[in-house]
Amino acid sequence: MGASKSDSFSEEHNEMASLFKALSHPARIAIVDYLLTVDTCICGDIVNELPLAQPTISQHLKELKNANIIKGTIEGTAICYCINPDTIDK
Amino acid sequence: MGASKSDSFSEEHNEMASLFKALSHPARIAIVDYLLTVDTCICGDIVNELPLAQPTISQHLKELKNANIIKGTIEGTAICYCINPDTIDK
DNA sequence: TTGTTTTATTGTAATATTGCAATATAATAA
DNA sequence: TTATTATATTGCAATATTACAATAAAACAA
Repeated sequence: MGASKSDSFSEEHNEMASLFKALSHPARIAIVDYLLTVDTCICGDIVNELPLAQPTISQHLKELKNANIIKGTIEGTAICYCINPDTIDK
Repeated sequence: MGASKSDSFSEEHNEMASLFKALSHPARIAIVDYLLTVDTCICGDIVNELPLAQPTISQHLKELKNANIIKGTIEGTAICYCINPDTIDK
C-alpha cells in the first residue's frame, strides 16, 4: 500500500509518530540544529547553510512549520524563522 | 528523486534522523509503548495487540531492531522482545 | 510602473515506505 | 520422520517522500 493505517492507532500514537516523522530527515535536523544555534534567521540563511536548492529547503521548512517545530514571521521581504519552544519540549 | 542526500549531512545529523525515522510510524510507536508497559513479550503478543498482519509486524520489528530501539532473544520457538535501554536514552 | 529580492508553489522524475498473501525457515513435539 | 508453532522473507501493488527546474507571489525600491 504505502499509506499507513493511521485510523487503526490511537490519536496519541499518531501524533507522536508525526512529530518524529517531521524530524526524520537529516536536512530537517540540520535546520533545527542551525536554528537552535543562531536563535533566529531568515530562510535565505538556511539555503546558504545547507547543500540543497531553495525549493527543497522551502519544502522542509513547511513540514517543520506544519509540525509546529518552528515558527516563521514575515519581516518585510524576508521571513524570520525560529524554533517553537512549546514543541521542542517533547 | 526520493533518495535523501545523506552524504551531504553530518554523521550526527544522519544518525539522529535515522533514530527519529524508526519512530515515525504509529505502529512502531505502539510497539514501543506496549513493550514499555509489559517489559517483555513475544512477537505473537504484538501481532494480537495491533491491527496489522504478522508479516507487517515482523517488518516493523526489524526496523526497530535495526535502529537498536528493541532487542530480541530467541526463546525456543518464540522470540522474546524487549526495549533496549541504551537507545531509549536519547 | 518596472525591477529586485525573498520565499512559496507546481509539476515531475526517482526512490522509499507500507501492507499483505504466499512462502520459507527454525525450533520443537509426536 | 511428519506435524505444529512462531517468526522471517519475498514479491508486489499502492502510496508517500525527496529533490529540483520552472514559475508564481509578495514586498519593497527606483
